[in-house]
Amino acid sequence: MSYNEKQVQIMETAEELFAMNGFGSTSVRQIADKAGVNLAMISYYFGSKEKLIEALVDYRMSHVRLTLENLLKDDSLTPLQKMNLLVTEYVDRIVQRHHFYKIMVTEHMLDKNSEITVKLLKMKQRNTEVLQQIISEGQQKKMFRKDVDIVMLMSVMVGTSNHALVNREFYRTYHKLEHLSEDEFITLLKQRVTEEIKAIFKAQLTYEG
Amino acid sequence: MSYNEKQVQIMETAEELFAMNGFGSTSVRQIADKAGVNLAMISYYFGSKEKLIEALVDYRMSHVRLTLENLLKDDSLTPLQKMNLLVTEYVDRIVQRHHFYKIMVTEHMLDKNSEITVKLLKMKQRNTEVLQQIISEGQQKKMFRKDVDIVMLMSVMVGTSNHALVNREFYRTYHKLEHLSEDEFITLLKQRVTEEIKAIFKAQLTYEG
Amino acid sequence: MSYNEKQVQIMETAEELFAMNGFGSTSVRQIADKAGVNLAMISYYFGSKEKLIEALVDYRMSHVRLTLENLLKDDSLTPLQKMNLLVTEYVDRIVQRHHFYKIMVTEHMLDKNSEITVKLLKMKQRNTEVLQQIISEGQQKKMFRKDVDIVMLMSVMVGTSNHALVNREFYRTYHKLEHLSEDEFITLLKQRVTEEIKAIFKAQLTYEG
Amino acid sequence: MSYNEKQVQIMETAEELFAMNGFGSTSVRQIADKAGVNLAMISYYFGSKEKLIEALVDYRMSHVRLTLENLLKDDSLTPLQKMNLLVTEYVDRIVQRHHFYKIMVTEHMLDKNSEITVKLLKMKQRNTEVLQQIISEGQQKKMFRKDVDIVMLMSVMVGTSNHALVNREFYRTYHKLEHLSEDEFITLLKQRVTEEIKAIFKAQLTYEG
DNA sequence: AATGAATGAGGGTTCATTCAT
DNA sequence: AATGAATGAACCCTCATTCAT
Repeated sequence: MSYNEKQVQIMETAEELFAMNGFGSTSVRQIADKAGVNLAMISYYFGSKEKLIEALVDYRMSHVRLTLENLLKDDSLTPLQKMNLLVTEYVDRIVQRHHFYKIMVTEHMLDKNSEITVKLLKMKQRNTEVLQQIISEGQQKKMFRKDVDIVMLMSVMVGTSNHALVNREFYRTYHKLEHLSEDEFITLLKQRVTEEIKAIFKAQLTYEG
Repeated sequence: MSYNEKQVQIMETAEELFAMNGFGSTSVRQIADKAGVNLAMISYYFGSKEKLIEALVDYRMSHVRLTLENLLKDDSLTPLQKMNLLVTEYVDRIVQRHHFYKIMVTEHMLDKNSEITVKLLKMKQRNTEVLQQIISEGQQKKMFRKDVDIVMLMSVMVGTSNHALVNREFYRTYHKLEHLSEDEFITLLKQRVTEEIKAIFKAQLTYEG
Repeated sequence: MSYNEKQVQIMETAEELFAMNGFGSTSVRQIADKAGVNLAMISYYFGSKEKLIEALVDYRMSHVRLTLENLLKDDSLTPLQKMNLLVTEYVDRIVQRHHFYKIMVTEHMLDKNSEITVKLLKMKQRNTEVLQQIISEGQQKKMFRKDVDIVMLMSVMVGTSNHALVNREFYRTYHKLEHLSEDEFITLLKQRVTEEIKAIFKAQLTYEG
Repeated sequence: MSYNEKQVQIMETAEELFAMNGFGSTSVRQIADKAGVNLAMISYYFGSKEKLIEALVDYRMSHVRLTLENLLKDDSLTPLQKMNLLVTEYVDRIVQRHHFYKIMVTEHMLDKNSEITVKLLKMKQRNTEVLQQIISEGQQKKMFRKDVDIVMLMSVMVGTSNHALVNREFYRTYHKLEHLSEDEFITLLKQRVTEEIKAIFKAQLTYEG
């Protein structure tokens, strides 16, 4: 549960390499070299390559849980404001942790029934519950429509933002945004993706459209 | 350009395994075994594992081009109808070829500058042009809004449908659709995804919302 | 015994590649490609890679036999003149057929008891007999010394000329002969090697020194 | 630069097999088997088959340098005595290390521009310089002739001794020396080759002939 | 007579992991 | 607690050769 400096270093290096080359195409030697640690240390600390990625998932997920739950309790926000905040936070997070989310998307697609699939499923369930609660609240307050497909909405949010991020160079070229610095561009993209999803959510959830 | 029976067999087996296990975690031996062909035949026909996946991309992409262009020429359709048709066809296609599209998503994420990245880029450009033309037509006819972010719309369509497909088991469980046969369920999911994207497109493109 | 055009083409291509890369590091595919013939044709015509090199040896050796025997019969030449002529012809031959002689030297060194070793031995025996006869003639005419080590003389001739040829670029650089054309240089080198060996032979065979 | 027991074992086994079968016809599996080490160990220690032969060249060459330079400094020896000593040492060395010198001769003939070619060239240059110094000394002392072709002399020495060694069985048979033990025969051959080259050198270098 | 298709065997190399220290 | 040395297994690929046509 608690990782020392070397372990974190290994996990973060692995994260980058897995995101860049894929899990199967990344060797533990590469990771050891890039992290500047002894090859045997990876097996020593994590047991195996598979366990390493599982540890990484734990490591990254453990930081996520709290934010969402705080959101729910805040009584000063309307359900729509909560939804908007949730979108903002989600997009923020995948932009900041894009390496990790790349890996998650990739692993999600594979057929293997690993620990990771299980962890991923749990996270999805937790997230869906939060969404469910916000939406139920909105429906009780007659602000949201009755017929809302939550899972579909999540697909819109997760799918759109992931794709937009992966597709960012195409976006940049198409919209002739090469003059922006990487940071400026990412900030802009993040904004637009967030607004897009908010707009979709508003249209689908509320009566105003 | 033209592949014989054995070659197609190899490519389709590879497609399945790449989709299931990832490119890097699939060995040519696995492919050969599953396809029931001699190991050396894969190198013989395709040269290398890398070339095999490139051939697969060519093979799958070559069938796609025509449908889109025919869509454009049809004068009996309104721009919105064209958009709706395009969505329907896209979702149809990725459901039918979900193995292939899984691979494409995965490869798209990797940093490697392979032939595949190039082919993928070309396809995206072609698709964007078609979308562009339909939307321009709609704008000229005062049916569509002026400020439309095409690339963002594509991210919505591609991202949402990909994610919905990958996430299908969660969707099924959440909505308690286990009583449906696989085919029935997929048909239902396809319908809902298509309607979702159509709704989003309509809201974003037209004035009615 | 008699080879058609394609066969000769294959053998001569093989000769070049064997000389350049070594027998074991040359593949039949390389030969087929470079010779511009079908891969299967090599097995078809020669049976195997091993048989191909044997055929090459036959092919190249069959042209050699006659010249030497004519030399012996010429009564107008003194034994020393015959020796000189023999040296000239030998050096000429290995320069002209340097690819082939490279292969022979290489094969000669290997421990394998192949057909080639046998053929090579026969050629050596034939050559030694000729040398023996000339020298015996010289000894009978009191022109040559009694104590002559024929095999050692052959080692001097064969070893020196082979090495000089292989070492030719070093020779060229050391003696600053880069201004000469390849042909001019080879002619010069041939001359010098020939004179060197003649001088050694004269010193070792005759009483004058 | 410094090799452990296993590494030496591998290099010496490789040396023998390369000399017997040629580099290209020797597999790393053969080497591993014969050396009694794990297959992977060869890559582990040397990186590749190519690097293995390079390491071998370094290993064998590193022992050679000193002897020659000590020769030069000895003031009690005449230039001719130095030349004789040099011949003796050279023949000794190639007899003792005949496997290695076989490999060198073979590699020398190939067209590949490898590290080995470079190392070989450097060694030749060093050796030529030593020879040059001895001969210059002899010329200054009016003991040696002015017109001496050093590189040609080296070709005589190197070529003759190599060939004599490779041709040893023919020599043995021709001179009916089968009654000698292998050691006795080699000692005899070494003696004769050495005397032969000394005689040639004396005749070519001095005025006496 | 000649060849495209095919293959079993083996090539060199890298893999993730273990183990003695 | 940490690591250099080592390895069995598997990697992708190429080999020389065969065979149906």
